[in-house]
Amino acid sequence: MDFIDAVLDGLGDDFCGQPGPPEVPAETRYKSKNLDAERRRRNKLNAKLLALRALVPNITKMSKESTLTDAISYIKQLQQQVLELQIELSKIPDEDGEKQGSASSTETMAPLETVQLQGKVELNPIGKTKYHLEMIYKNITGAFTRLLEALHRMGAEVTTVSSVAFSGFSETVFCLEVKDEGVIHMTELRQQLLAIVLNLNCTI
Amino acid sequence: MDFIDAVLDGLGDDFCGQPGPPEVPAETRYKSKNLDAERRRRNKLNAKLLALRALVPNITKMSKESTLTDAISYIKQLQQQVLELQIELSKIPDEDGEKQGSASSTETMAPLETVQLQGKVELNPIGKTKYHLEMIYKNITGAFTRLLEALHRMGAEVTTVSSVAFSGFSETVFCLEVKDEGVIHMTELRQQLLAIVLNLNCTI
DNA sequence: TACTACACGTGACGC
DNA sequence: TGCGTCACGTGTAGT
Repeated sequence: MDFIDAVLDGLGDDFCGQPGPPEVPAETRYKSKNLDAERRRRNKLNAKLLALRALVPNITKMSKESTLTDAISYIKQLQQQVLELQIELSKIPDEDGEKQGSASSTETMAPLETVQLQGKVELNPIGKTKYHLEMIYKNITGAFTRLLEALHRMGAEVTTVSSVAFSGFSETVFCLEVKDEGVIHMTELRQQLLAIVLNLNCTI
Repeated sequence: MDFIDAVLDGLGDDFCGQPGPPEVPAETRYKSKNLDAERRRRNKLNAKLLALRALVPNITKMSKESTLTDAISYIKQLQQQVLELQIELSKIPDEDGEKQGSASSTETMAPLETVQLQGKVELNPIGKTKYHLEMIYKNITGAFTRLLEALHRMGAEVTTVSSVAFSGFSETVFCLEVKDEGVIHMTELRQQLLAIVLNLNCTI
């Protein structure tokens, strides 16, 4: 229990009215020089963990373990998504030459900016595995298809759909059904749909 | 400093021989009950951290901090990549459709035992440039998407759509609008739709 | 020798 | 009450 001893020592210093820094009498008492180093290490680690959690859209619990768990599943999901997108993209005979490493990854970085527009995505649960999805988006060819693909990709089955187009826009209402606990992916799904809806106008 | 107080209290208990509530018989030295729990927690956490590192392709250092750092940057990269791919994919009006097997990836497509099945395609004009299209088809993932692609390919604009799924089938009603004299293409459109509806289980 | 990164046991807090 | 989670200070290997 030297731990308690250390505390007692520290308290003893304080208690004796000697506020001076460490007030090292005799042999510097540096029980551990490591102390603040370890503190910094912990802080950095926790900060990183926090940053990680900030990146993951669907966090279930505010806990270190769940943070890691969610991050893991999120990465898996992203990886698969990238793969599917690349496959989808490779199916299409590439039009204008373009570069085309197709080697994947390595940042091809599209210009993309000035995304600014009206669009709406509302996703509400209406049952254990059922969801009500309403969207309003600019009416562009292929938009609806991409939305359907996103839904399918996320494992959401479309039971009914009702859509109406008016003056360049479309309002679509889906009734979705998911297999198992779909709640976790729902925020992610919503994000993807929103990305599609919002990016509709700045592309093409 | 309730912390120190607590320590002092604890020490006081030990020192004064005042066992208090726990009342540990003589010795036994209550070695902290949650020792095992803490161990398990650490193990789980480390396991998760390890799993995370396994997912990230380029790990710089074998350290917890770098693991988190790399994971963070990796997630960012994946997110951006997904966004770019989606944009890239949305740029292409996807004009394929005809034959051309083209490599086209390994299509997860299940074998799908040859099921001869019922399908229905009714296409009737309800105006100069408007059509009413009703279809019944086996409910297979991607079917709806292919139908939409066919419609778009043939220059038919979907104004409204209503669909309902029931016991493995879907009934979908479209209201279509075509630019100019679409009558010519309508029979062809109907043929394509029928092909899709009938071939849902044996093509691709 | 000093610095870094880690695992450990422990008290405290929340359910 | 116990159980899970956390932060803390410390010991200790690897460089």
